[in-house]
Amino acid sequence: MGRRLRFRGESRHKVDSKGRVSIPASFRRVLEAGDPDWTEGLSPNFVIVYGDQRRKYLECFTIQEIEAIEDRISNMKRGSRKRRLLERLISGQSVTSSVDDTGRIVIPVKLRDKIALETEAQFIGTVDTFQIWEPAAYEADLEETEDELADFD
Amino acid sequence: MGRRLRFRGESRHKVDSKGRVSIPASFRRVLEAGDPDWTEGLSPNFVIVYGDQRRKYLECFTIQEIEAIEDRISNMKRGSRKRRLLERLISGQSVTSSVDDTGRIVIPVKLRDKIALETEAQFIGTVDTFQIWEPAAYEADLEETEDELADFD
DNA sequence: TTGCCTCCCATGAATTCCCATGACATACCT
DNA sequence: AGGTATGTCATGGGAATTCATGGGAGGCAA
Repeated sequence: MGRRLRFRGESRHKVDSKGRVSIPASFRRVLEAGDPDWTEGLSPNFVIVYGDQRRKYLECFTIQEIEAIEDRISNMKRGSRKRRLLERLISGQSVTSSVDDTGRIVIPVKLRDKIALETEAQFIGTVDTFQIWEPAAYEADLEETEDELADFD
Repeated sequence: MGRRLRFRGESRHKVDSKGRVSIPASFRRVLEAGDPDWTEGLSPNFVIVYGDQRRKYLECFTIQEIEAIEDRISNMKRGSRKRRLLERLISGQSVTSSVDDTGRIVIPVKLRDKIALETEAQFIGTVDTFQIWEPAAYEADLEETEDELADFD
């Protein structure tokens, strides 16, 4: 298997009245490359993990990436606590979705409500996944992050 | 893997109305050598990291170089504090780009604005990355550096 | 029967591609 | 040595394509 493409960069896009959002063009390339069933002209599939209440963002995985994680879960001890938790998160609190031919995804109402998405969505790449945030929540988190970084680095 | 080429020297180039800038020819050789997908005749890819507000320059990495850093991040515990910080900084605040067949790169408007690039860009090699500065900001930083250097020896 | 979702069509703006030129260098030829 | 080809570099302009975004019609479901 060749090297896999990576999610890099951040950008902000409109969410229209139907819940549609363009995803950054570069992310589409990564999703395409990470979907074993994808071929030129098709819409790549991917998985949105939304997690429990506390999580304030949606995390999106390529098919390849999510399957790798599922495989790791299968190898864990059946019935172990860690396994049960991960199963719930990855299989239960997630939805499979796909990019349409104009490069948009539809975020289901339930998920939009969960992270309080209204008119805009903030995208950010994190190497092997990307996240979707409500812009204000993202800003808040960024500031926190930068403060911590000032301490650290 | 053989020894890797290095970015050395400095030079200044015009930024045209579309945000295009020629990069020093010697830097191209380094980018080519540092892109695992590159072969003769292709345009090498590379990554521009722009970082947070405080950073006054753009830093450019070869694919090899940035992936080594990203791999270290990917191996950290998912969701850990340190990993989140680095994801934000390195993966979030960056863009993948490529050199065109005439040896130019396009600096997106957002990044040009960030470091106040207008008609010219100053390039400077720093061994395994190179930086892009607004010329005046570069001069200012140089003086600072020289003062520090004077103290030093 | 009111939403919600999936196709299909439409458009302005931004970005990439393709072709072109002048300045230097180095190489080659006579 | 003088002149001419050859090559790389830095830079410019317009055409073609991709991107982000909006709206309508029909289907499906609670």
